[in-house]
Amino acid sequence: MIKPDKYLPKYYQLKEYLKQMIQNGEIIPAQKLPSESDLVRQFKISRHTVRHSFSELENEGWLYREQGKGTFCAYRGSKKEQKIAVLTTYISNYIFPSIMRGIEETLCESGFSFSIASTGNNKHKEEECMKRFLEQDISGIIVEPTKSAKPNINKKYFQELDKRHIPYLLLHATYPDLDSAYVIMDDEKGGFIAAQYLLKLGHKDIAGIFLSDDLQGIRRQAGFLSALKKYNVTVNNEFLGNYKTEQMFSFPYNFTINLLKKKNRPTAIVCYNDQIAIQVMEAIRRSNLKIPQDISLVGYDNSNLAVATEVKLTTIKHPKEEMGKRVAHMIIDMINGEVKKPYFVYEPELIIRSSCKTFPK
Amino acid sequence: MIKPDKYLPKYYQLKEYLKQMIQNGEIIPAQKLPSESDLVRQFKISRHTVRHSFSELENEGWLYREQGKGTFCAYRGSKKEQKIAVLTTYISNYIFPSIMRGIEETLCESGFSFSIASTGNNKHKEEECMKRFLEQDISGIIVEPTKSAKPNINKKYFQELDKRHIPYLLLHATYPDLDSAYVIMDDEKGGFIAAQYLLKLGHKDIAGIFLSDDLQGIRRQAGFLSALKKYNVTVNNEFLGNYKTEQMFSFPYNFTINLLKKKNRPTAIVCYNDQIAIQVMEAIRRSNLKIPQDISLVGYDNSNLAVATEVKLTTIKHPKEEMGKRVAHMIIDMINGEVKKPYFVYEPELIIRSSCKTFPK
DNA sequence: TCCGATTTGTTCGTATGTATG
DNA sequence: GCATACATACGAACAAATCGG
Repeated sequence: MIKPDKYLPKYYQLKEYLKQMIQNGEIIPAQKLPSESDLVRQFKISRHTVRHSFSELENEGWLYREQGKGTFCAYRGSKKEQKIAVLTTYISNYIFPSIMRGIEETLCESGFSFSIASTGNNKHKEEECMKRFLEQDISGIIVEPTKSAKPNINKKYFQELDKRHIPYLLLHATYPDLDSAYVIMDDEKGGFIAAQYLLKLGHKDIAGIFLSDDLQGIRRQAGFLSALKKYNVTVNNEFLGNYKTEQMFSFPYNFTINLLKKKNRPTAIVCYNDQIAIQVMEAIRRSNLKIPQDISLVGYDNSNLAVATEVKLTTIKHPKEEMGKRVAHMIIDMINGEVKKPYFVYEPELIIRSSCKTFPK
Repeated sequence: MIKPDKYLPKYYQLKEYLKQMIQNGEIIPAQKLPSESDLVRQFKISRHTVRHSFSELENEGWLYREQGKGTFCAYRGSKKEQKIAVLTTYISNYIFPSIMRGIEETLCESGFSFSIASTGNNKHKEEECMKRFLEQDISGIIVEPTKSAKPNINKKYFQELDKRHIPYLLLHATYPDLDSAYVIMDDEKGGFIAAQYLLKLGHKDIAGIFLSDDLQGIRRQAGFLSALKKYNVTVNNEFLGNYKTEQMFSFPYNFTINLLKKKNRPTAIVCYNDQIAIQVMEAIRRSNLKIPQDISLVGYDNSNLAVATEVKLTTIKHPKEEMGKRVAHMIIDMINGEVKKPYFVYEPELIIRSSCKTFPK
């Protein structure tokens, strides 16, 4: 489709000329273009050549023609109906809707349409979805990697996207072996400041519950551990809970119940996210303990769950909607060729509510 | 674009002829079509006319041309890539994700792609979205009406859909002046059984907080009132709170705070949904009252919020994911012409948890 | 590697039909 | 009815890519 520099057909030159006029706003939507015979005279070319240009421009959505009236500039410029795909891990009622709201708002404003697919945290479904999107005529794709801590079996599809010059952007996690645009949080720092806050409150017996099959979990745990190390607190391995996505709704509760049965139970718990914290909270209630008097609790993501409960949860801020808007803007800029492989890292921030208390020595 | 019966241009006849061949499988993907000069001889038309046909067929994706080699049948035949649009009111982290999950799963399985847009509870944005979807080449549309209790200013777009034979299906609410396919809950019955449950527990001073600008709110309130009437309980107008969507995050809390200051405060409250119930719960906590000892509380929708709190909420079941799957299956059946205007009404069901208590006389 | 036959791509000229104002 | 603008249709020529000999 890319024309060589050496020789440019006349119809192609005219086409590009008119396209430029529209892009520069010299011809505005609904404005009448010069008639075919005008252009014949102006450029000293045949009417057929003009019609060839018009025909291609009409197909690409730049203009429309009305018999007897004339040829007019179309309304939507060139993005006749550009579609952006969003491939997420799971359509949850957790932070997903906020991010999607940001994406929807931004893309909608800019006149893009977008399709959503989810992998259900299954790498093979991720593959299927990538295949499907590649078959469709998409202009860009936003991907939240599924089980990002595991090997990236779908690398070839990203390479195929590169080959076709379809921009893609990773959300929440990156693949180490893939040079891509991305928007993530500094999850290691997030885990660090969550633990640091508790350490500064005087806690020493701090438990942590983290997801093990995505990079966010790995990084949050790494930050958690490095904070303990910095404050010279030895890590009790029994206080560290790792679970896989599939155990999301069973492990946190059960692990906490067992944790609280121990003689030397922890005085504080850091959770992978608020969803986990809610389950831990329930386990604490069932163990007849109080937050924050008996146990301090820190969540992550500042979801709506954090303030729905009786004790408001201290947690790490997640930009959610802002992040959705950002990724949408970034993918649009990439489509427009304004940037190549942009990235952005959000700095985590602690939101202090009432689920933590100083630990009396 | 629809050509009249009387006169058909030659290029158009040839185009339709070739399209038929491909649709009937007489020409299979990658197979070479007769050359331009072959067709010139065969149909005794000019080469230019043949090229016009080829050009349109190429644009519509039926064939592709390779200079020096020939013209070939394209790979995807007529299957194109059917897209279904979903127009929702708001991408919330309430029940929306569950419904969307059901829709996504079903449509994905059936090989459809789908686009989401939301109106932000604004009728004019609903109009814009409908316009945009009409410009696109969608195969069907699922609409959750925005402010369904208000007049349907966008009726013309639904009529346009009818005219184009694009099936559409309404979710959660219907328009009285529009004969359409729909999937709703029997919200009046839902409101009724919520109130009835409290009446049977012995409560007489029952407050109700309902949304006033969508049909679900109107119907739930109607059911609520008819239960009171049936049990010969006079309605205290001060106990009835009506709010608009815009007041969603302020009214329920403030109304409850004022309600509980009264000397003759209610002993039970029915809420439009769980989201409202959570705010009411917070107001009850702040008023130093206990659920269910001092106040009984009933929600609606059985969302994840209902079990996140310390006191688990008694609420009305909402099929959510099941409903999503159902609407997706229904729109697919409509697209395939298997049904015309199907509908389904879910029966509400009470889920009893621990937010209500018998009222001691 | 070049040639010639075939096939599509570009460009000209001309004429007539049909819708709009 | 007339001028204008786009739509259809014919003929002709040469360029550029492909392929077999």
